[in-house]
Amino acid sequence: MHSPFRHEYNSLIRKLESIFTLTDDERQALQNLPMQVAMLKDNQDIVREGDRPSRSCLILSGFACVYKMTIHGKRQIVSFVIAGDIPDLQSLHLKVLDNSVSTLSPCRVGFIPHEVLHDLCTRYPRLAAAFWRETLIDAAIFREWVMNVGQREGATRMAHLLCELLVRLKAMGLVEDHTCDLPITQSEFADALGFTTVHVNRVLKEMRAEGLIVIDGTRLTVPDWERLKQVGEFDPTYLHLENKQAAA
Amino acid sequence: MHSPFRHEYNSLIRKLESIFTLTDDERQALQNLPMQVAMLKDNQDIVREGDRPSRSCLILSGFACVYKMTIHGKRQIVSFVIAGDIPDLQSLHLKVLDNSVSTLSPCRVGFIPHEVLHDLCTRYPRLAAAFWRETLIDAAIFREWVMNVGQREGATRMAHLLCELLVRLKAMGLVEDHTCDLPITQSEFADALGFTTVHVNRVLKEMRAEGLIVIDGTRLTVPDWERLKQVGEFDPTYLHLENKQAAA
DNA sequence: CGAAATCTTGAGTATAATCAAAAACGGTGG
DNA sequence: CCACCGTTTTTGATTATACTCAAGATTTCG
Repeated sequence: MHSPFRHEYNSLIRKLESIFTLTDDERQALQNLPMQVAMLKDNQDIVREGDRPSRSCLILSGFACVYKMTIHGKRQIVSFVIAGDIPDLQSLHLKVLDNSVSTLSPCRVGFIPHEVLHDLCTRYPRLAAAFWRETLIDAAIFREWVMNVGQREGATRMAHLLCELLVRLKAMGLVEDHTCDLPITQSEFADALGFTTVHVNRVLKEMRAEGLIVIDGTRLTVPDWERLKQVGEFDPTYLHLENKQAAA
Repeated sequence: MHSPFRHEYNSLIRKLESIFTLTDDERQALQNLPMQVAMLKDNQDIVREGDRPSRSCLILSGFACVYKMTIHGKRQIVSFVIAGDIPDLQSLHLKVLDNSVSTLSPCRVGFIPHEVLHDLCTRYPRLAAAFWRETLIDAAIFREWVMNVGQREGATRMAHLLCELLVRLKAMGLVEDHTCDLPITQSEFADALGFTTVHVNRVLKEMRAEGLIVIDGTRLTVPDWERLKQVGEFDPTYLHLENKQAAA
């Protein structure tokens, strides 16, 4: 009697297992969590600032982002979301959302009721700790973004962001041959970096000219990982990947 | 048979009680946590990036900050820390620290062993949830800082930061008569805002000229709270204070 | 009182923003 | 398959916010 969503949890389980080995019991409990799966188009809000959600969303595939808006309508993307992420897990303990989540590409999304998650956390304390840990890593990423936006400029800022994305995608098995799919527009990069679209375009042009990156449609190739890391002053410690290969 | 640190926990308890009412049992469990209390001078690192701490630090009094350094020695302060905060609570689940914590003024600090905290969380699930929640609010503050540094400029950026500090201090009872003690130098504001010291000085000069703030040594007075909020485009939702008075 | 830290001010510069418009791309429908 | 539309990318010219460098004033504290 298996849950129909059994295999949908693969990416989440892959993420959690980078920390510790799940027991069969814990893995099964996860795989049997009921969720409502939806297929969303690109540029769709999944949740909005001010919402009081009663469920959290697990990204099963595709790219999304967490963002906030100023009262003047300027958007700041505060993190990118990939498969296996639960971008609004914090709503489990914070009633009102202080940010929105939107798809960047078509996304497969699973909605898990809070009561189901609470129940899981009560029964499996190690899973509760694992979820807590995931939110702590999110916080570590936000800290690094404050640093990136506050202290780094031009190509360094851009390169750092690309390094983070590559390492996270690699950890999820989404990088092959120094190449990954990155359906993020220059305007979205701009909103993430605190630049204008024009400036992002010029920075990327310079990086391509120097052979740091190769862009073909939504495919990004990094010919020389070490050099990109150096330009981006990138140290993956803050991503807290126990599996050191992924970070290298 | 009371713990000698009983009253030291007042600020932490005050913070936690903004969420839900603690039972006598829970309050007592907190008050009996053993900790090692130390008095630190200003500008002392409490923990450093790369540390693998076996305890967390509770700020009992004074001001501190969480910061990160670029490889070129530029410092980004990613949050200010006041009484009742546990700035490295994340080390409970993340082995390696990805940031440092330093005092800004003389501070009274309590160190609580991780095993003690783990034990408390196991025995009192509601306290575990409360601690998790605290780390989620920290994350919300980081998100807002990304927004502040990425999208706001000049006086708006500065005003937003001051608004946050005032609301948090007020919630802890540290604001009287529109005035609080704020032992933060212009150079430290600069590191928090991604400005230079020179620029902070000019922005503050402008804000004083407009009567937005009054500075007398380390005392900050805000004659017109509504106007400062407006200039800073400040909405306290992200601080997740249930006690709405504190936010107003 | 004197040294160190912090704050203040001025002059010149640079990174990135703004404004504007053209070129390239991607998807859709005839 | 191609024409057409909206979106995204690209480029140019000008401007502004904030940085750099430098030095003087003020405050703090031993």
